[in-house]
Amino acid sequence: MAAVKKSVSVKDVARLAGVSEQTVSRTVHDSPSVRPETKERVRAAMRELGYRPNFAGRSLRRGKFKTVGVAMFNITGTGNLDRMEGFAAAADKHGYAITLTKVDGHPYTLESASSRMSALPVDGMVVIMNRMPADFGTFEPLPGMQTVLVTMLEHPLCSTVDNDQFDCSRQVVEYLLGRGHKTVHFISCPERSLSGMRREEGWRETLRAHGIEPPQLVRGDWTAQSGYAAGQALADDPTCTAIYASNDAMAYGCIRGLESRGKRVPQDVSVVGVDDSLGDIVPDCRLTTVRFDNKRVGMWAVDKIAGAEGVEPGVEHMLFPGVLVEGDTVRDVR
Amino acid sequence: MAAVKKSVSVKDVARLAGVSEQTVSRTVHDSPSVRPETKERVRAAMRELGYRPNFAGRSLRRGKFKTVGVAMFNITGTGNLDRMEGFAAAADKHGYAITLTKVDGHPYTLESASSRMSALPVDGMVVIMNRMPADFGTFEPLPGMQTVLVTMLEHPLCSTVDNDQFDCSRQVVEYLLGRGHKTVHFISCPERSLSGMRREEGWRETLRAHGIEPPQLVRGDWTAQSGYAAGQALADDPTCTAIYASNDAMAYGCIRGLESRGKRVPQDVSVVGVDDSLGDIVPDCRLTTVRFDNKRVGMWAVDKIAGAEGVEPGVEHMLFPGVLVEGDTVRDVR
DNA sequence: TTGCACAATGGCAACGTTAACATTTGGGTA
DNA sequence: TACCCAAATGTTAACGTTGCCATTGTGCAA
Repeated sequence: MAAVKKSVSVKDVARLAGVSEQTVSRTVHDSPSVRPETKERVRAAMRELGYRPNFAGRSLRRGKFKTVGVAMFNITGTGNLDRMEGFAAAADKHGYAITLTKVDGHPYTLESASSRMSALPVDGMVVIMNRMPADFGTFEPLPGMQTVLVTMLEHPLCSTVDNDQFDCSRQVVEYLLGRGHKTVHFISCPERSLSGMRREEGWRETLRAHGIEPPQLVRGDWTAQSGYAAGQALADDPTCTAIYASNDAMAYGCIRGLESRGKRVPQDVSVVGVDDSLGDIVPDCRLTTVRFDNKRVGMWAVDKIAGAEGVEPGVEHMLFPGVLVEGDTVRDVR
Repeated sequence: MAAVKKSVSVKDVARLAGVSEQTVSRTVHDSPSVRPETKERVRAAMRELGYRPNFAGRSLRRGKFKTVGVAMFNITGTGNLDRMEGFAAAADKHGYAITLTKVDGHPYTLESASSRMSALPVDGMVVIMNRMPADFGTFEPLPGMQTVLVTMLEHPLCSTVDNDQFDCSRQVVEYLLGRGHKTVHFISCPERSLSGMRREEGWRETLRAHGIEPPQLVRGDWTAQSGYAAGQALADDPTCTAIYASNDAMAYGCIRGLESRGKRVPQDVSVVGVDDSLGDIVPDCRLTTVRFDNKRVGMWAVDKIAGAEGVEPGVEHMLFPGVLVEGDTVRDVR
């Protein structure tokens, strides 16, 4: 078996089928102006030679790649898998592909993501932001490269999309107040997290909007251990009847911490988390939490690029609210 | 501000800089045979026009895309994020990009993954297998498209790489036997999981190799709930002093199930999991488990493709062993 | 028979880049 | 001065595809 020296082109197929290159091209695109029997002959030739259309030639001719680039600073991050599911689903829908790139976070700038993408075969790009890039205010997307940022911050030149973390806290706080709690304690996250800070703002402002001065928050670090410590600390606070934790791991840790101090959940204290990430990992706890649809966020981002064939697309900002999922960790105290 | 009509090409840059197209190309590639001052002039022109090299033209000329395609049937799967981290890292190292595609699993065949990739700008492809594809035995990779499968099964025509699930069970069983346990009970997973079945085989065969007839296994479904039930069931079995669960969620569930029946871990029963996925989610449990390096698996797969510039690469099969991480859930009974 | 419409196919050029080869320039040596 | 060498730059062609326009063939109405 001789090695395949070079890829077969329309020219080779045309020669074998005894037609012109153009007819081969038309057959590939299933044009109605090729006789069925000719088509069949061409297709037979394609099969025999193992012809596959060359992407480079095609996009050079078309000036389009039918591909969306995704730039990530951190690939391993909560919700990234679901977002990718969304990217892939939306891309699929439009006949697009996804090109994934890890961007070095030093410096953490949109510019570095953008220049990384600029030489790749993409028609537009999505950047997943976890922190605040140094050049957020000054960044300009590459001309002709539609850019969508996954973040809650609004950008003047790029469309943005994310989960609504502020509204998430509003939902949780109002849910707890609605069930009779006089205030809501909060276990926060490290201060450099953008989404975490919005959650904190939402908690604080919603309480104020109800005329309640927010109590001292307990700072956590996303881990169950920190939630455990927070739970132990809050167990001794008689005013604490409801706790809202920035994520489910801390919420679960908090529950165990409370238990270790003789407090029962939800009988003595109610606990709510965020992320709906405990699912199948913890056996005995149906945590009340907020579920985000990261897949939808991902789909929106890619839709924005792949859905805008040719038309000059405007800058748009989209926030998707989470859904509060009731578990067994909140008690009605009315 | 006039809209950018068409992309700027070397021709435009050459005209503005007053040099030939070739000199522009040479400047882009930082060839030493261009005078520094000429280079600077060309670069200035590039900046002014916002020139970005066109990927299509480039790969058409080169016959290479410098891109590896990744086909997944399920994007949301344990370890996929780490694998992608590995794909991206290895691609980066070689100056490659990653193109991600979700393949419809109906039918679940390598052929469908392959044909999906065939029209994309990729030099090789990686397929992540979760189940047994219908055409595993008969599949032939596309000519000229180096194909790597992420699976434990060896394929005659494609390189393969994965974690060594068999060895993982061997390690766990021998570790527990080494600490004095007379046998090891097993909580399995659904039967359609390839890696899960290898874990089961490893458990069974290692026990037999030590002259121990494997006890009746308890079938789980990956969830902590099923582990909880298994723990309760095994709590009444006086021969059960050590339990090996197919994943950490079931192991944790099992611990809680045992506790609910008055058994303490590790004092009464030792428990070992697999995956090291509990990390920051559970506060009060340092589970003994096996950690896999999925990033390394991903890197190996992409290295195999991107690292083989031009040379005809042979078919190779690689299994990476996991590392047993000692926690606080195993007791020495010697 | 001629003319005409329409279906089917072919020829050509261009997309942007770069390898291979060709040409010019400047400086040094015999 | 004539010559040669190397450095610097230019010219040409080709990669594979497809839009545009030209050409050929076929059937039908005038």
